[in-house]
Amino acid sequence: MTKPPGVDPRRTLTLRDVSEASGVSEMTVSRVLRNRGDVSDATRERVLEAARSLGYVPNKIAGALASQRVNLVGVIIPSLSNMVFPEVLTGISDTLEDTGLQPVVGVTNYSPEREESVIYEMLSWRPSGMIIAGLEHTDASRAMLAQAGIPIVEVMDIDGDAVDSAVGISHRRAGRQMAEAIIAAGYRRIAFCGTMMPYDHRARKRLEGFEEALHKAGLDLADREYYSGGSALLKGREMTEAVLKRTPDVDFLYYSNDMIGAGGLLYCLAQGIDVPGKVGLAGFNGVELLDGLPRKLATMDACRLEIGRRAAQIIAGKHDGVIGGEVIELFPTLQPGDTIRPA
Amino acid sequence: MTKPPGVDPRRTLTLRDVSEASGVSEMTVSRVLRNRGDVSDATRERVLEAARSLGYVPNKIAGALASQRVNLVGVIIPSLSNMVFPEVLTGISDTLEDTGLQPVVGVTNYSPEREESVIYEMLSWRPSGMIIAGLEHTDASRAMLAQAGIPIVEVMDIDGDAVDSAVGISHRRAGRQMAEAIIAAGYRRIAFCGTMMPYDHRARKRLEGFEEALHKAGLDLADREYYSGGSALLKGREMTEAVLKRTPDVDFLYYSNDMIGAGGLLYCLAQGIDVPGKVGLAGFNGVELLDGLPRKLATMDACRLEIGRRAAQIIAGKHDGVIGGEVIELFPTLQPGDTIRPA
DNA sequence: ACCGTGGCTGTTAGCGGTAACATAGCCGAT
DNA sequence: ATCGGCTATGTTACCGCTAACAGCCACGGT
Repeated sequence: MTKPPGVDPRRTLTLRDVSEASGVSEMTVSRVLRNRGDVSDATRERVLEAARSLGYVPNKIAGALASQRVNLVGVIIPSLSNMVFPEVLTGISDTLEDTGLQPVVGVTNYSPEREESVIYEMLSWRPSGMIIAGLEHTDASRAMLAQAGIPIVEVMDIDGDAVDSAVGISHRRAGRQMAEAIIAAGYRRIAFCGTMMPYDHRARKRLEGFEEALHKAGLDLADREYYSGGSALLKGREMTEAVLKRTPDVDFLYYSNDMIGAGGLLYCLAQGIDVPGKVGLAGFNGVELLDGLPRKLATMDACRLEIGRRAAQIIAGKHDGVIGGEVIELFPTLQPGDTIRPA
Repeated sequence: MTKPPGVDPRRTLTLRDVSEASGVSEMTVSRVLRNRGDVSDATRERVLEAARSLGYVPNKIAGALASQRVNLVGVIIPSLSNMVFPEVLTGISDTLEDTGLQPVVGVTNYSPEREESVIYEMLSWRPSGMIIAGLEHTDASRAMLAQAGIPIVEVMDIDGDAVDSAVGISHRRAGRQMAEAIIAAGYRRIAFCGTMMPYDHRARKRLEGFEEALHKAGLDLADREYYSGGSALLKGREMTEAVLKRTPDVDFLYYSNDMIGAGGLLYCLAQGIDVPGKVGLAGFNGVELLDGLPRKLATMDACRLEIGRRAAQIIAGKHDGVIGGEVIELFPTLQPGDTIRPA
């Protein structure tokens, strides 16, 4: 707020203004505005009328300081352009809606340092809880979260140690499951296309699980291709072309996300490649977008909405009594679509 | 923050704790932590060390109350799942980055009532400025914004009256331009597919401008189809099919956004329809996604990043001296892609 | 008449910082 | 020695609101 110097005619209003306008004490006004304590109907009406006509907006900063209560929940995610995170957010908002709590979003761009500063910044507003994507954080970040004395929920992933609570799926297991399904369908020359971002730990874990299952079946990745930045759909197309040119006998492409998978699918269809006969395809996430493609890409739904909901419930539940951390594992379902041939 | 009753060993820290640990006054600690005023290097070191080892996180609530200064900028948008808004946000964050200001996002889900309450909630935290999508708000919303005594920037649209400042494009003009290009290319049986949301004012204005230009050329929409909810890509496909079946002589489809346009494009290609020979297509927004499609959809870029940047600059600029509102019009460029036949 | 009780309103003392104004050294100039 | 002018630090008075407690009044029971 800019602080206009000197006497300004429309100085920002305080409780006192409303109290004077309605002829009661500030305390009574405060009670009316918060619906707390007993106030006679007559007084209540008078106060509300005064507040309305003045256009009074309470100052939560002062309120929060006095009451030691902040109705905010910090939500920290790596990116907004990934589609995945907005959906988690939706789950969170929906659930928080009727608890009086309000989500406040921070974005890290997949940078641990940035995450650290976002955490610091958020904690300095003393939120009632914190929801944060992933289990990998700097030591300083973990320390801050642990010290904060508020419920912390790490979401999306459960392959690792949580500071407090966690809600998510096992990406390692998800990768493994997909590999098993692919092998069971008879594919043998399997390649991977995915993001290069060194900090996309979940994609990394999926690939680890995936390779683990391949090895168990005596197989190895036939090829791999990484990208970063740019239009995911286009990158999927390009990577697919690159892999198929370089390793023509590849019979399956596993993508680290649905968007590049969709690009790959469009490429194959345009090239007249028999999908899933000659080449099978699979992605990860279960994004809505896929419904509009000419053929349905095999994928695994990451339970994003449900993750958001559960996380919010944990925060809302601990609102009063702080209990110890709990870990909730959700189980994604494999959606074979039309791009894995029936086993 | 939950308030644990009684004596708890790890009560949340205050300046006093740091001041005691480092043997100086609270004021000096405050100065060190904010890099303000003169403090000797020795003291500074001692204080920082104490703060670090205690894990002290300042309480911005108290700080803001005392200083009457809040480094937050409220950003209110209709939705996060639209791709468009996250991009505006990116422009805002990037620009705010080095101003010490921090964006705080609120989502309205295209509901004016919800918008009203989000505005109220945000203003109650006394932000330094507010960026809000669109020019259409309830009377109460406009009143609150006008009264707040902070810079307000309405973004995306400039066809209407702003409360304070505005940055955006003229959607009416954009619609008109597209219509003119389509007519110039020789198309005559032109249909529209778009969102039904009664509160997507910008889509509405585009259509108005579009029809206006058609009328000027003695034409009328040959058909129209609306949708709401669901996978946009899929809806685009379905709507396109519906229109082409119902009005087989349609030779152009104008979509209210790129996502449904992409769906339509995929449908036409799958049906073997000659694009842009028999049927031309155009969308709106210039989303990155389009780069990955088999053929490039005609579209108009909505200058989203730039809008975010400019809006943030206005807020940051007025940080000290509050000046009157300014309106900045940006001009989208028409990208003909491969789906309008050359004139 | 007396007291307890419950409904309504007011008073007081902070919440944890910071602005603004002291204050205490210490230096060189006078 | 005195003084002005620094620099480094401390003191005081809030910021706008709410928790906790204190009144006050009408009312019913005894």
